[in-house]
Amino acid sequence: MEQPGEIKKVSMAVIKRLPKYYQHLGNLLRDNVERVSSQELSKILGFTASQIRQDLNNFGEFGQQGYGYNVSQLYTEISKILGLNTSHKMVIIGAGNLGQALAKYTGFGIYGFDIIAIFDTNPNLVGREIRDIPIYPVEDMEYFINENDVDIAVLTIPKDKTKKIVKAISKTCIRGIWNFTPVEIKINENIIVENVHLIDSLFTLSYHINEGMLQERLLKQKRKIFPSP
Amino acid sequence: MEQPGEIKKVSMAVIKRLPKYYQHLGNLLRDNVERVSSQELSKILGFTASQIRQDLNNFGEFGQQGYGYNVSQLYTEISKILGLNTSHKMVIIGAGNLGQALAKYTGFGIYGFDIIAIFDTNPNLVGREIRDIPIYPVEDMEYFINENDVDIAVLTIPKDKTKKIVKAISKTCIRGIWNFTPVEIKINENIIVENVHLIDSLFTLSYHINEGMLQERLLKQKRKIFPSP
DNA sequence: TAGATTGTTAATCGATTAACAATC
DNA sequence: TAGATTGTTAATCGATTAACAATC
Repeated sequence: MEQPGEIKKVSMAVIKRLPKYYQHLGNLLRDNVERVSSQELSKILGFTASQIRQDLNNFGEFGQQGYGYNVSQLYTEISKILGLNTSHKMVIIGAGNLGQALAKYTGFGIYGFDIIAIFDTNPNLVGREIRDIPIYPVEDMEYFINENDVDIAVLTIPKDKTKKIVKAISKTCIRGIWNFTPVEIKINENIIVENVHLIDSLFTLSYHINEGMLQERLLKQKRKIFPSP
Repeated sequence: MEQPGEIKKVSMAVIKRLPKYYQHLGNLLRDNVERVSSQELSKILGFTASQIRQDLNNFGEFGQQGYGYNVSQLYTEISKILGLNTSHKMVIIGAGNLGQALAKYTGFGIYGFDIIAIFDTNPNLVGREIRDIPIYPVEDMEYFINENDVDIAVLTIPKDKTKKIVKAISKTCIRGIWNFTPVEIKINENIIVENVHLIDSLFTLSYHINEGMLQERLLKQKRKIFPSP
């Protein structure tokens, strides 16, 4: 039996669904929809109504029997759960192709994620700006992060430089790392690591494309072992 | 009871672990390691030995009692399962920041994913090249895909253009879509969609950063309802 | 009030872990 | 042969779905 005042851990499966709830509620809000039931959400999101109610009840009782959920209120609650009610300072480490592309993208700012600096080792890049965001030498990184209370470091560096950078970052006040390198980062548990392993994603796609052919092959093997009469 | 010749569906959880197996086996191979046990794999990958054996047995019997797995052989098998034994033709739709960054990146080619064209509507970009990859007008997309037997379309377009592009792509011989737009793509089931929803990933990171504070707040609420004696 | 829909408990389903006979 | 380690069955754990009393 759960004790009052005890918090049960929310499963990763639930957490991964929260952004979907948030974004769809945002759409409904923009369409001036006032209320929504778990069943209506179910139809568009593709999760069962039961699951949606279970998910939300991990964080509180946001609905009302016979009415459903107030769109605006639920949207606000989920934004708080996701920490989107406060803004976050980000820095990009590595001003290569991907680092520059992320710096140029303005979509993160909409949700309060502000990129305030970029760091690189390349002297041809240091001193320049990307969309008003200055590129500083990587030696200044630790000092800058602590001085500016930076929340998130975006890692877009080559994999052989990752270990060294992670070591340096681990000594700062940084709260989270958004990791675009293929390296598995081991760091103290106070710093959250979120991985975007693009190559894994591409391999998964490749698996599914290949799946049909694979099953053919497995089937043939099995037929050899158990020939049909 | 499973019938011979019947294929049981492999769960998504297993599929998502395959790239990790593949990459670590690649490392072992490069280090000239000849054999590896499920227990040794377990230590580095962080999955249980039991799970690793279960996972691999979805696809065949690759090990040998008392010996373990032959690194080179298992690596080859998993590369076949992931479809990495054949090369794949890719096109990038949308030569914006992200599209260009992906085009410049040479890391996909190593695994046989070859970007052979980029498509865009911007007349300032059309006709140019990125790393020898030509940028064509988007009108030529369908013809090009069919003519060149393109396997994968990488979507790096603004969200309001996605629906139209997806409709056009769905008429081609394309096998998979690597979707970097925030749009949920509905398409016929023969075309596989793999999503890279960056903003979801960032929100998940934000959730975890915020988690500590969130729990404090929930705890206080509960204490009000069940005050300590 | 009657109808709708929640929050929550119980049942089911699926994935992970444990255990061990088979066998290299 | 003795020791090691697999493949696989059984047990456990956790997540999803179903059901329904509570209540707006």
